[in-house]
Amino acid sequence: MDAEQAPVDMSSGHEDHLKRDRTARSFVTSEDVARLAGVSRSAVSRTFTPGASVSADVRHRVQEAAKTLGYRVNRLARSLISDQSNLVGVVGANLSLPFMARQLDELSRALLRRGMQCLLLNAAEAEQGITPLIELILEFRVRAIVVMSGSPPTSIIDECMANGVRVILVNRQADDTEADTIISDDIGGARIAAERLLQAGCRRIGVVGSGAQTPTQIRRRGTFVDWIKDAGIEPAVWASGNTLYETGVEAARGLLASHDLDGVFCVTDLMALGFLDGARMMGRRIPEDLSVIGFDDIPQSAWASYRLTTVRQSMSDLTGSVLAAIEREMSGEGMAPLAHEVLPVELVERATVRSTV
Amino acid sequence: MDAEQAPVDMSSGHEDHLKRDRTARSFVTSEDVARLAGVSRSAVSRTFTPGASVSADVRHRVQEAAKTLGYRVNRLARSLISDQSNLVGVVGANLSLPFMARQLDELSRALLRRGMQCLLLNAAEAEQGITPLIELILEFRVRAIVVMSGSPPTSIIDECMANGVRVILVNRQADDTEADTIISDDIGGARIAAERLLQAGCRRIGVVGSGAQTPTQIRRRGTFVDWIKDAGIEPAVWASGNTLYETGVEAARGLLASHDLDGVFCVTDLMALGFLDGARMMGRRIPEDLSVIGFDDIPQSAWASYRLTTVRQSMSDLTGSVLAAIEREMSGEGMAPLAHEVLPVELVERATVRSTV
DNA sequence: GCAACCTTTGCACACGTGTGCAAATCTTTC
DNA sequence: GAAAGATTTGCACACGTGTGCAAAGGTTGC
Repeated sequence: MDAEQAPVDMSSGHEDHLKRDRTARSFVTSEDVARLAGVSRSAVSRTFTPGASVSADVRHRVQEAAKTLGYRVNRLARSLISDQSNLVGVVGANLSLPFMARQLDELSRALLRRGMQCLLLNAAEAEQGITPLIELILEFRVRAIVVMSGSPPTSIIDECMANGVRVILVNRQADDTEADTIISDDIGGARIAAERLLQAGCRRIGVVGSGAQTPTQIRRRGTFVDWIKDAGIEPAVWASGNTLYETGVEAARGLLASHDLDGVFCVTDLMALGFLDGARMMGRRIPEDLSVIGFDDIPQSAWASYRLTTVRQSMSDLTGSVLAAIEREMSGEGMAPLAHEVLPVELVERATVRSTV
Repeated sequence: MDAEQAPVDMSSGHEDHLKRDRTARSFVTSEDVARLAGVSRSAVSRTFTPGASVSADVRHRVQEAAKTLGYRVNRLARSLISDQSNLVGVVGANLSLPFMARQLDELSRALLRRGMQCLLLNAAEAEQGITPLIELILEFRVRAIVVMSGSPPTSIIDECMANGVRVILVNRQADDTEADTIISDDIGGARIAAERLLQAGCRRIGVVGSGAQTPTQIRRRGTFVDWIKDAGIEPAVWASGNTLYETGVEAARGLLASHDLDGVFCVTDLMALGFLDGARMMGRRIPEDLSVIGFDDIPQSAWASYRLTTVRQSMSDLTGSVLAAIEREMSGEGMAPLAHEVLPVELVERATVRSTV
């Protein structure tokens, strides 16, 4: 008698009970919505999938029910089934430095506008390179990885490509691997700086870089030195410390104590601003005694205390190229061609280079 | 004859074929690892789950196989089953502004150190408030949401809490809801600034704020005005524009043209730096003619051209409190108590306030 | 050698979603 | 009004993982 009732309860009621228990302290699922709307779970799924076939009536009922229950599709499950998320991994260090901060600001905004989201990994904590960071990102089946700091080894890049994850290197060198690389024209910029100083009549010239051995640093400094030497001048070189304001101050103290320079190129605006302050502390008048050119064009360079003449990297070009590379993967079926872009730079004339006599 | 082969192939071979097809162009799964290591999939799962029971032998074999195949656990699937990811959602706008950038830098670093990752949403794109952004974050079943910009309405906060997602408001007001709020002591800081200017002998006092109606702005400006009035002085007030350097310049031009001030409090360092430059352009000597105090202590305030005396928010305190709030949720079983912290600030004396006579 | 106990292993189910396929419903055309 | 076509719907399987449960294996103590 009781055996007749029990099994029925166990088989049909058991599942219901468990479900209700879970949803009470957890999220609303599409099944809950389907039940309330009186349709199948498929209908719910299709309602939230753009381009799927649902009648207006059902769509409306589902949306109503979803609203009532506070339903949100579970991105984890959706990404699991489609084996791809709308996430883009971003690796960057020194996020507080003006140039990097602007880059991240623009990039995260652009991604959001295209319906993607930004999984941010701070490379500052990475003692053993950024490979472990990229592995963390890969665990989320991201659509692409943007590297703005550190240089990933070939092995990990290849692995990403093998899994259909695009790797985009911004201002990082890795010519021999299968990654998109997008860099500003450091060589052209350094040449412009050299030409401008020479044109201004500078003859005792110096260059300030940090001790960091990044390709960008080396390219800017090296190119500048070459051009100055071509003009028959042996430039004074500073190359130590971090890529910071303080290093610029230090460089001014060190360089100007031993050399009576009248023209200096700093490979980074941040260092240039420090250099300006350092030079002023040593009694130099800018630009009468000493002309200074920077590189990047960060917001602070336009401030009234500095008005730094500098080589501008176009932030919008940079962001645009990164996004184009990401979307190339999404649209095309097969392996989209890799980008190897070199973006043009331009000289921004302000007030730290003396006018040509 | 052929009908005999076909069904067999379809039923048993079909699945295998599909699997192999997928894994070829996709990621390695735990099943692949299990097969190579000659164990069950459970063993693989347990090998990568801290604290699970696996023999040393099996663990070794699994790790070997995983290494060979380049296996990485699928975070999406793991999070799906455990209904929680190691993600923390971060909402912020104006990421390129120095204070925000530093905050994000420290936070992302701290999160990574604790094994969490940072899902970044840029609130700049949010015309209709940050509710849609928070919804996007919720879709990833994040562990917590840190809001550094914009103020979420009560409804969405309650919904987060109901789903076990902690909402942490940094320098945002929302006293009446179930969110952790962590703010710097704006009131105390404004008082310190007022006292310091009065102590320096300033009698013709002004205050510079932006037009933004954020609680932080209002609190700092309002408190300062009250304290100055208490001293029997009617302060000049500037309150328009964005919270930017340029606004500071504009404020100096506007305020100093009509008032001959000898002491000014800027509610933000960024505006204070602009104000300094603007005041200098108008011929004021700092601090002889005019004393200036800022708020935040951004890196630029220490630069030699400014040496701004300012009220410092402790970045490490801020980050520490945010992390504590996140981890409180993880450790405790039940609903952990909400934080309503007000962090102390301190005056950093530099060179923009004249020494007491 | 056997009982008692602890550790390790595999099975099977669950998580919440997308989607191919066939059935069902609606629309159009003659 | 029926046939042909177009649209909508539900079923059922798949995605890759964690974990309770019971069986199996290993160890200890008498």
